[in-house]
Amino acid sequence: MEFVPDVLNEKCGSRSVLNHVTSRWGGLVLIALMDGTLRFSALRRRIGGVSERMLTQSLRLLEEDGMIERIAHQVVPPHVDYRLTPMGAEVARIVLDLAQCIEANLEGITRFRNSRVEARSGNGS
Amino acid sequence: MEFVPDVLNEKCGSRSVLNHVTSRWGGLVLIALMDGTLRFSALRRRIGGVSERMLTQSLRLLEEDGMIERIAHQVVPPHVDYRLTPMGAEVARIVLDLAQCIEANLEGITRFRNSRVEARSGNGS
DNA sequence: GTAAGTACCAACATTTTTGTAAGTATCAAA
DNA sequence: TTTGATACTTACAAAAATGTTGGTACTTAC
Repeated sequence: MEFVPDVLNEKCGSRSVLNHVTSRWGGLVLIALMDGTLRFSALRRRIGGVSERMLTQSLRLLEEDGMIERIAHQVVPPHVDYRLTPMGAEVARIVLDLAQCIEANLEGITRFRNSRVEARSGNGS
Repeated sequence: MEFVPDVLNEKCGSRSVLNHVTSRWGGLVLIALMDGTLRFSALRRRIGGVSERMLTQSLRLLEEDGMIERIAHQVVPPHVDYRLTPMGAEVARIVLDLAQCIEANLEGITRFRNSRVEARSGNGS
């Protein structure tokens, strides 16, 4: 009677949400917002390499999933704030864990990669 | 003097590794391998929707990063096993946490999404 | 008056990702 | 003997992601 979500199942709705939070920019947006509320431009400067378009799109998707909240002040020039919802904060924490785990292992990973390419060119047998 | 990795920095090498483990299939491969060693076909059946091509590609990338190990038995018909490395297991655990966090919130997310689209069509003011 | 900042959107172009179909060599079951 | 399983690879095609450019309407600083 109970429906148990399962990402390994193709039809499971969790797939799309997971794709949003693990998309190229989605996860970085969540991490960047962990420090607190940020407005659009500040967010963009914070995340190296995002284009306006991609940032907007990522923010919309995360907003639709209830991960972040958009607060538009009705002033001119425009002023819009973004912040994590409680659920967004929960998810962001895990994404940050993931990023930090990778950062901690980065040196080892880089060495490992290099040792493999050297092994390839080193012996032609 | 110390180099501190930072995903928010465009040039940081952690970006590519993060992209591999959070790619459409990369994360699911890691999760699927948490139960233990699996061979190619079993892995494919386990992960709903992967094509052979994408599974191969994801496995290669994760192997290059040292997340999984490929063990090819020299027999015919071919027999190849895949399993997590210690680092891969560490990363997989966090990816699973992320998936489970989303699965746990899925019902709420779905309701939230629906309430938004209803709100859009409900009032034309 | 000119330039820059604000938070976007839309059209279009490009790049990347992902999928599909076919082929490889061998063995075992029907 | 045809079929299916094994673990892939390659070429090609389609789809999705991402980038680029230009525009909006207004304000402030120079």
